[in-house]
Amino acid sequence: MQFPLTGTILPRGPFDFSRSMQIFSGGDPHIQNFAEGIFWQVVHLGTEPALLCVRGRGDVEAPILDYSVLASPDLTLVQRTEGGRKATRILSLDIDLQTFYQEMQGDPVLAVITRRLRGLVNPTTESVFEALVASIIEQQISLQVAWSMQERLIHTFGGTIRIGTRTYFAFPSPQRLAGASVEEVRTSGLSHRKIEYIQGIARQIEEGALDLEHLGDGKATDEVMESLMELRGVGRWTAELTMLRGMQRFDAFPADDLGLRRHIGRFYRGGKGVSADEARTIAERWGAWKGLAGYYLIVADREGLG
DNA sequence: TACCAGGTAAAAA
DNA sequence: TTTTTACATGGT
Repeated sequence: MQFPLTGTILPRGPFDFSRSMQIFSGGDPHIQNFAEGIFWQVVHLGTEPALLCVRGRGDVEAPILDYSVLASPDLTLVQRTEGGRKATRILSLDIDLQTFYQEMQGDPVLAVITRRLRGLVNPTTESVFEALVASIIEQQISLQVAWSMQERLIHTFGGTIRIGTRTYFAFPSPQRLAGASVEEVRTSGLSHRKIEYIQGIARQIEEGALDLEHLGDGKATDEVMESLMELRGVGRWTAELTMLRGMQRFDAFPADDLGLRRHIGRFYRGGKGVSADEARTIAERWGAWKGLAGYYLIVADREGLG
């Protein structure tokens, strides 16, 4: 039996809830989803899993978000109020889109795209660990394959919470992944190599030798990248993707990314492919916002703009 | 069937 | 120092 705790958030506009959550539609509803105007996923309050649900009303310029947290009754009130902060992080409500849009005015392509996608943000993972593991899984293989492996990993090792007749899965903790056998993890389809990487990182966290969640505190983005790249299995691409998805470092820019290079080629080189170096050169004009600018290009392509 | 897909580390050259 | 190779799975 769960008790709901509800609250309302008034984010600074612009913020387009349904456009930003679109990336979750079609996902596994037992893990994380956006359907019929409601976003939900399992979050941790303290160490206890709870189900966070968010619905948007108002409009893009004056958004209103209603959330509820379904959790076990023995959670303290303090733990319960953590739900609002989790929602703020996951929905990336602190992004200063106004400044981003102002600084994109000098770029004719992004000036148009940011108008068309006004209020769009890239959501943030609940933990840095989740962003890092997901990025490692996505190395080299197609996103479709990677997502299917990740769903299996979550179903196998994620903590669960039962709401009514339905079971929801959280992203696995470092401790749980560190303690699993290689053969167990293999059932999710991951290569031995990636299992080595992921369990290696999970074990360092378990032993207290690595504090991923605070690894970026007080550091410049370049320094964070260097720290991440010291981890076995983490190259430049993985570090940059992790910073974008899990650390709200919008100046990180994964120029080596094949997909991102395709999008840049389409908008800036008449459809021709661009090298990683060319992508980096083009991205320089977006300054501290190059990562978010890249995200806008991806979504713009997906929505058939340009 | 063969090849590629939002890379990385280790071996080989 | 630069180039090649193994890796896992699903779609084409």
